[in-house]
Amino acid sequence: MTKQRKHPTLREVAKRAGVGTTTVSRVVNGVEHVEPWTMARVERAIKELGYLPNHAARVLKGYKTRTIGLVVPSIADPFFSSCAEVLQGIARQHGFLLIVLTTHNEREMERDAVNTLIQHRVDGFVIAPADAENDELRSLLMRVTVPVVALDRPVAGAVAPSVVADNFVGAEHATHHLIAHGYKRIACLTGEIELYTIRERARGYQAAMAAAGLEAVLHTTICDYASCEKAIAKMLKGPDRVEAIFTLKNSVTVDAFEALQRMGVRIPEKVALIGYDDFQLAGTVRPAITVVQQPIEELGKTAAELLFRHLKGSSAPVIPGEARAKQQVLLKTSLIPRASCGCRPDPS
Amino acid sequence: MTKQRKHPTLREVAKRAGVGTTTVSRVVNGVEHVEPWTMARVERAIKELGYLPNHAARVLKGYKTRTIGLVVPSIADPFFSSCAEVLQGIARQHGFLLIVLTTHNEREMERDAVNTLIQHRVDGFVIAPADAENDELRSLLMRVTVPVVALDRPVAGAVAPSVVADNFVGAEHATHHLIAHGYKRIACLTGEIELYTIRERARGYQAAMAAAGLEAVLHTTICDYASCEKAIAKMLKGPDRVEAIFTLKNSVTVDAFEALQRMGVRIPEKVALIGYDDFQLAGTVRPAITVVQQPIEELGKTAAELLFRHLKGSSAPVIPGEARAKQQVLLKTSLIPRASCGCRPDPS
DNA sequence: TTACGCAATGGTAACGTTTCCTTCAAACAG
DNA sequence: CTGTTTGAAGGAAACGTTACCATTGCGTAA
Repeated sequence: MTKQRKHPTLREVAKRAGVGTTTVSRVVNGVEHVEPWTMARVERAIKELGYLPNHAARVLKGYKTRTIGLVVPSIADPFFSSCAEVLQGIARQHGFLLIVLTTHNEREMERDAVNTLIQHRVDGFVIAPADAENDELRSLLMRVTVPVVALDRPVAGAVAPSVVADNFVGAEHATHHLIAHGYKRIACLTGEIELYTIRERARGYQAAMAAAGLEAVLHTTICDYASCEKAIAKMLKGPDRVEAIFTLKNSVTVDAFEALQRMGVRIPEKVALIGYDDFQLAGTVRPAITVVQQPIEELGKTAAELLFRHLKGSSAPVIPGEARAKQQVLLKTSLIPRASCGCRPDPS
Repeated sequence: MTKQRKHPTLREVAKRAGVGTTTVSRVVNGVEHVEPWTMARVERAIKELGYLPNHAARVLKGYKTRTIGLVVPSIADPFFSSCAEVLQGIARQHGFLLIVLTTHNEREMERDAVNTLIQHRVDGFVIAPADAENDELRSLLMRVTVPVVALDRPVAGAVAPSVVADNFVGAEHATHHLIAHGYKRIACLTGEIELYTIRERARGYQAAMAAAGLEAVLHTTICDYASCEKAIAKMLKGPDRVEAIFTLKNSVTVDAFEALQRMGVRIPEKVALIGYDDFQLAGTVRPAITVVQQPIEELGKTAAELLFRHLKGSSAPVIPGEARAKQQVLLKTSLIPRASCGCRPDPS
């Protein structure tokens, strides 16, 4: 049975190479003022012992942790997992690690997550706040001395720069599209209305309807298939029969599509459908579903770049809170017209 | 403009509370032998200064990092992001953080990832190795002194316990299912054949075909839509016209489905289709696609539990390499019969 | 009363790095 | 030949925490 080996230390390397600790440190960190010959000996010792610098000790000495955090509602969500992928990639290019924490949109978990990141002395982090109006989070973020970037949802009070898609205009655009098709009675199925993104989209829908002099029909409590089906069934009855449906969220779009299909309601002949947020099979399904596409990759990339710009730029002490750059990036969405809105027949 | 604050230290808390550092440490760590009155004072000082223990210093003192790693090909992949979600959740319950690293199935990135984790002194990690036969990885893992669990793909030589779905039996089962429907000429579209999972599935398919005395038709290079469509078009021509297709991977299934649809080939009347791995709209699409479902959540959960069992159990020094428990967990897959295999008409 | 045990608390040496500062030798100008 | 500069290398302090040990005070048994 092999003996339990402790991790070799810098001092052990030094002893083995017959040099001082300083020299080893210099070799490890690629600092000059060391003879090629000495260097070779040290490097050999490092190899032989399988030495890897102790990260904790370095950090303690004032090193950066070279670690960033990501705080999101869920990492299983394709939207956020794509962001995470991008972020992780860019972080790695910079030699940084990524710590992922999920909140399930709960304030308490969010607070814990941020505190944990602070405690671990991450050099910065990206957060998709559960709620923009969360005072506790805001004051917590004010005290944070490392760069923070808000992703997908801003933090009120511009306490951190944010990278957000233009949900309002995206929804407005989609609604316009339906109106342009001649539909008058256009309903909107929201999902969790307490979320910033959904609220913005709902506002966009309402604005577009109002601008066209049409009455907005907002169903705000749709989150599971059963209630979705029920709501749709109700919409399709009576004299105020809905002609088009705009769903504000991926899962609701899918539920609505499935419900319509099960009820044997033809799309778009009987009801048109547009969804917010694209998904894997939206274009494969029959009829293909028209959606508002979000620039997911770009969101992640921009957030990462913003974070690292602050990270690199601010070797000078970072100013916490208000004084931090209040950059607000708003990214454009695009409408992908497919068949479900009545735009054109399926290509077959 | 607010002054740049350093993080308050334990010593500062001690001074403020008028006690020794030891006492503060005891309060922070909830150790007994401290008067309620003293405790209150210390706690107040902690609150006032917003003190959070310095993680690096603790780790340096021999504390566990309470951090685990996850090394996967991609975090954007729904399969792995689901695993990550589960793992993160369980880790958090135990008070652990999760560091995510992606490899894109490249050996070099994989090695770097593992080294980085060692350097950061994670308490253990979960890895989905790019290649089971990677000697370098194996010897690297042999030297690791913390618990490691292989996920989705084993490491040859049982150098770490593994949690894997039974790809062979899953594919065999699906192939049997097609054979039971009376199809004779059943083709298989693989995806990246160099991956363990795909290879196992291909083997399962071949075994089932051989057992039935049928000739296996394996197409191994299908990874993008164009080549998929081309391959399928070819299969459907001539006297050896294929009657059923078995796709070994999510994206290939989708590509095949789309190709078939575009070509106007009716499923399952003209060609039946079964895919490996379930996906969001597999049951919504018409016809609904029969698939082999993997126990994704359970994979993640089992891996996490295994890891934490080792983590908790081994306050005694961990034995590296061979001597480590060679647990191999094989999880059952299940066939979800839907319409595309010809099982039954769409419910409408 | 004396001594002893026990609870409460504090002093201080590590943990493994980095970095300032020192030492030493050799090279070089005057 | 001496004084000064330069490059290579090492000694030791400090980063913030924990844990071992020492110290104090107090109740209680002998």
